[in-house]
Amino acid sequence: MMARPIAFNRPKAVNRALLMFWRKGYQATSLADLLEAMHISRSSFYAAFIDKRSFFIECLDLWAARTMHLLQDTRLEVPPVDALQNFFERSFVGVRGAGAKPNWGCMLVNTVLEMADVDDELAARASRHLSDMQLVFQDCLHEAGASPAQAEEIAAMLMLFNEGIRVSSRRRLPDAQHLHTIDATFRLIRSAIA
Amino acid sequence: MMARPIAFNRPKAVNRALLMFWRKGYQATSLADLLEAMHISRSSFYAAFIDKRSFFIECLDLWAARTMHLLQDTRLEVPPVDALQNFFERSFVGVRGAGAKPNWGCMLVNTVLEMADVDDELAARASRHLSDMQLVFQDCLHEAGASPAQAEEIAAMLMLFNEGIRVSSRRRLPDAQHLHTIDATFRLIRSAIA
DNA sequence: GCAATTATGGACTGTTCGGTTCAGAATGCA
DNA sequence: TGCATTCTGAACCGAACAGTCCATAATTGC
Repeated sequence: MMARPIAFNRPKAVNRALLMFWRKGYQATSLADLLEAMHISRSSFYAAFIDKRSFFIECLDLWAARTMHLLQDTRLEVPPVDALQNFFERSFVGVRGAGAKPNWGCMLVNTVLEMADVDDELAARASRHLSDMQLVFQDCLHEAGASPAQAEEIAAMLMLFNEGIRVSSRRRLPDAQHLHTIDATFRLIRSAIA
Repeated sequence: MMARPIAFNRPKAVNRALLMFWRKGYQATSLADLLEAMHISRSSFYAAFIDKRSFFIECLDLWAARTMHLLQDTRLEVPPVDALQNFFERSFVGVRGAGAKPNWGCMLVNTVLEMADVDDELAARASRHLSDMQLVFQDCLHEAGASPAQAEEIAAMLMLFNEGIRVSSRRRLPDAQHLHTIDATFRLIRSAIA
């Protein structure tokens, strides 16, 4: 019984789909796009997942979890504020291999904007992930010596900064500008805490 | 000759379509949605406009022009930095009549994010409008007494702030937060210039 | 090797999309 | 009133969409 327990590499296929959703958004990604990227057939897709929408949710949640882990892992190695700064800079310095890194912004920000007034549940879910992320920001700042009130205020500001820079990063402006802005912002934050 | 010179109120119809595009974006707005909002028929639409895409461009440009005028007009009445602050606050305080004001963010930001890696021309066009807007920011700051270099730097920061707050404003968070952030930001800007 | 089981490719469905067409209604002018 | 002009509603088109179905191929337990 149970001839082929699983027919394709699920995590790998999901990851490839995630990249497509991240880059093009929910609506502009067709089933055909997904299947081609995942290297599976239509029937395999519907056997493994419910439908396009809930599959998108799976990808969105995975993206959020990964991003959160990325930040939390860095925290174990460097001081908390460095971890935060690193978190932003990583998107602009070529971290992944040699080729140009993708400038697809933040999938949560992308989804909030694409789905606001279109699909409330998806927009709210992405927004909730952003709030979770903001709490991690807050925790980092508190650990760095900020008072609870101060940590909360700076975390809110940092989330606004996140939302802004992820939009800006999709405008194909020179990366140097962004790196400069990140540097200036964190110099301000450090001086506020110290 | 020329029986009915124009069959519907063009500016009014365009405006209604603009609101729909602003709220739902390009892809999520169908022709049927547009026609219903504009109160015209399919054939009238295609007689008056080329197609959905170029009509969207018309709406996008109109939105940009209007927004720019809004800022420039305010500038004639109040000091330049007040005009800037007013420009951001206006989106959150109920300026239009009694009903709740729409929280649809900035159509340019929405379009940049929706169309990045989907339709380069539309994304680039929206991005260019944002750059134009940034130049107006810069001009305001210069007029307020900032040095050219300082005006440029603060204008860049203010555009990032714009991109951030327009995203944030679509997350249905309490407006008070945003108003507080705007206030804090402009207190910082004023103290930097003074 | 054989039977039982299950993933797969490809054909198919119904719907929605943007866009076209055209007969007829509405209008201006003489 | 009647002709010329122009706009409109509704039917229509092909393409693309998400999702279903099934005969077949592949694999496993025995």
